[in-house]
Amino acid sequence: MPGPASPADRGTLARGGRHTKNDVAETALRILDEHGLPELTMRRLAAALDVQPSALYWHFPNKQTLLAELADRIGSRGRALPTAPGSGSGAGDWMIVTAAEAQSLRDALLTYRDGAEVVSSSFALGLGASVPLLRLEAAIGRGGFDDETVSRASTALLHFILGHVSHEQQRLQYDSLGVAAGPDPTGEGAAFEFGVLLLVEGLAHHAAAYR
Amino acid sequence: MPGPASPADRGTLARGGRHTKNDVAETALRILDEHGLPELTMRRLAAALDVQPSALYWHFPNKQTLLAELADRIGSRGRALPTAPGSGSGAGDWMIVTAAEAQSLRDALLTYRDGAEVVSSSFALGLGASVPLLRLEAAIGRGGFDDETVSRASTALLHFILGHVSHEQQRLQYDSLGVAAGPDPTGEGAAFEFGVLLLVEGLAHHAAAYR
DNA sequence: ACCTGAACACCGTTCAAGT
DNA sequence: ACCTGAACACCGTTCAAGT
Repeated sequence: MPGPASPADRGTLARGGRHTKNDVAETALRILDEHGLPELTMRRLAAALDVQPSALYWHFPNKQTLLAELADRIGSRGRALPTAPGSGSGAGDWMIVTAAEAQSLRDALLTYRDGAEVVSSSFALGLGASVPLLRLEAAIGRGGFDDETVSRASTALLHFILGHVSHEQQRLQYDSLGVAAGPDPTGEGAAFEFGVLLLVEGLAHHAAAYR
Repeated sequence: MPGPASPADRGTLARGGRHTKNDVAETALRILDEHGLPELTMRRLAAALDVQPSALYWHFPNKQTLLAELADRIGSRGRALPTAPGSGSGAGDWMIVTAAEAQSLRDALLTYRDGAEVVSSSFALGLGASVPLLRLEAAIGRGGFDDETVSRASTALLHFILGHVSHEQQRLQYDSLGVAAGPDPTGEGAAFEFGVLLLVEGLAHHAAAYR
C-alpha cells in the first residue's frame, strides 16, 4: 500500500484523502446514533476518520462548537410545515399547526440516539436550537399574539419538548440494557401530546381571557 | 499533632479526622455553588476534603450517585406547602397551590449555582427529583383529576421548570463573565410565571371540557 | 488547506494495603 | 470504618512542524 489509507476508504474522504467539515459532522452523527453521546469523544471521532485527534481542531475550534453543529443538523431535520398565512381554515388554525410542529420536532429528535440531549445542552448555551424555535414561533405566531407572548410560549413549549424527549430517550436505552420492560411504550406518545395540548390550550384560554 | 490534620480543621471533619457521607455531600455542594458544575470533579472534591480521590469511593460508589444525592438535597430545599385537604378555599385552590409550588421549586434550584442542571440530569436518569415531583403531584392532585392526568401534568410542569431554570442559570454566569448585560433580569421571573400559568390554565380548561 | 507527532494538564475508577 | 498509594485507561486541547 502506498499511503496510510487506501484510495476507496470509508466514504467520508474528500479528494486527496483529506476530510471536509461536513465529513467530520456526518461521522460524528453516525457515532452518536450508533454508540450514544458519552461515547462520542474527540479521540474516538478522530479514529473513525483515520486521523489524529488534533486534526479535528482544524475543522472545529472545540467540541462544544461541534456539538452545536450536530444540534443544528438534528433540529433541522424534517419538512417545515407550509407557512402560507392564508392556508389556515379558522380560529384554531395556529393550535393545529403548533401541535404538528411539536410532533415533527419530537420525530426529528428521536431520529438520533441522544438527539434531545444534544439539542438541549446546546440550547441551554444559546446555540443550536434556532430552527426549532423559529418554527414554533411561526406556528404560534399565527394566533396573532403579541411578540412577547409568542416568544415566551415558544420557549416554554421547547423546554417541555426537550425535557420530555430527553427523558424518553434515556429510558429507551435504559431498558434496551435489559432492565425490565419499562413503562408502556405507546404511553410515551400520548403523554407527549398531552403536554403539548396543555400548553396550547392554556395559551388559547389565556388569550380569550384578555378579550 | 497526633494525625495529619489539626483538630480544628475545616469544619467538615468527623471525630478522629475522618469524614462522613454528609461531609462529602456538603463540601460538594459548596464547590458546586462557588465554582459551578464543570469544576466539581472527584479530584477537586477530594482535595477540598484533604483526602485522596479514592477515599470518596468509600462514601459513594460513583460520581453519578453523588450527583443524585446533591440533586436530592437541592430539590428538597424549602418548606413544603401545607397539604391539609380542607384548607383550600374553592374550585381554583389547586391552581394557586400548584403555581406556588412551582415558584418554590424555582427558588430552591436557584439556591445553588447550576442547581437546575444537576437536578435535571439526575431526573433524566430516573433519580433525584422525587421530592419535587411528589410536591407537584400533591398540588395538582387537589384538582381531583385522575391519576394519569396528574402524573402527566406534573412531569410536563417539571420539564418546563427544569428547562427554564437551567437556561436561566446558564445566562446568569454567561453574562457574569462580562458579555453585555443580557436580557432584562426581571423578565425572567415573569416568563417563568407565564409558562407555569399556561400549563395550569391548560389543565383547568382541559378538565372543564370533560365535564 | 489539511494533517502529524508529541506533549500538557487533566479526568473517573479500581484495588491492595494500611490504621 | 475510613483512608493511602499507585496505577489503569482514558479525556480535550495546543502547537510547532510537515505536505
